[in-house]
Amino acid sequence: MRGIAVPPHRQGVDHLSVTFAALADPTRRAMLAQLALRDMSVGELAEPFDISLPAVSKHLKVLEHAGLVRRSRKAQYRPCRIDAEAMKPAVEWLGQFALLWEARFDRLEDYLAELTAKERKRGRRK
Amino acid sequence: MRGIAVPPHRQGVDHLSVTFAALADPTRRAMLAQLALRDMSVGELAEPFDISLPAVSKHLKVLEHAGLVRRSRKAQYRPCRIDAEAMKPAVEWLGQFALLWEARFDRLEDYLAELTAKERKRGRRK
DNA sequence: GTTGTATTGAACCGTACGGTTAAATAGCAA
DNA sequence: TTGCTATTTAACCGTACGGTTCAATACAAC
Repeated sequence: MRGIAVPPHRQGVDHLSVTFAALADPTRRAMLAQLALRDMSVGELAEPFDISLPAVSKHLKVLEHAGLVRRSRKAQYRPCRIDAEAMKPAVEWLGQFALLWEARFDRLEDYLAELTAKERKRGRRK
Repeated sequence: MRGIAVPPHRQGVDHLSVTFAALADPTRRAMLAQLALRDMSVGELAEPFDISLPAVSKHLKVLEHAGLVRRSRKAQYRPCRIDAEAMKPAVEWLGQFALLWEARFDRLEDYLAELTAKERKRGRRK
């Protein structure tokens, strides 16, 4: 089986990218919002959107591939269940980023403190 | 001026989608991580990556378009500064989502409580 | 001026994306 | 069996994406 075609510069596409990419579509985010409320079949899920069913099916495949949605089978239906755990890495990346960002201001404070200290020294010396 | 070509089904592409899309690339995330530490020129920023400068420039344009990066000019240099505020809507969406998700379990609890109550009633009746 | 450095623009390539329609599959119901 | 419903697959279309190379621009320095 040939797996999905992966362009050379995209080899080993990380989970984080897949997740963010899955979230980067308003339809898919709306679907996730629906599924956060309750499990739904594909048709049910598709109802609020005026796109074709195959389009919905594709979106679901993207979400599924990102691990954000799992599906079982019940008769003809393929009920979709959300897996919010899969959101975690994305949340954590943003969290880590916030940390870096805050650290920067800490350094800025240090720098300013240093400047003030020097200023004080110079003042004394003067 | 013809603005960027927007396909009909993508009209009015929301800020949230643009932000998540900008985050959906490992190179861009790495760039943001660098810029979280300190402002950097394009060349400086490009150094760790073995892609061409125009590629870096394009990534920067994506980040800039998402409001995640601002640039000024200093001589030939176009120093990049991060704007972490622009990350907020994404973080907030994830937060709102988590709320929905938790609410679901609250409802499940309610449902189970209701079931147990009924069960108790039936038990009494029997 | 000319030269050198930093950055962007233009044109191109191959794959991905989001959508469509039409046909195929899977399972229930008569 | 035949038919109905739910969903996916296949084939296609146009634009976006991430990359390239080569040329252009912007500014500094000589």
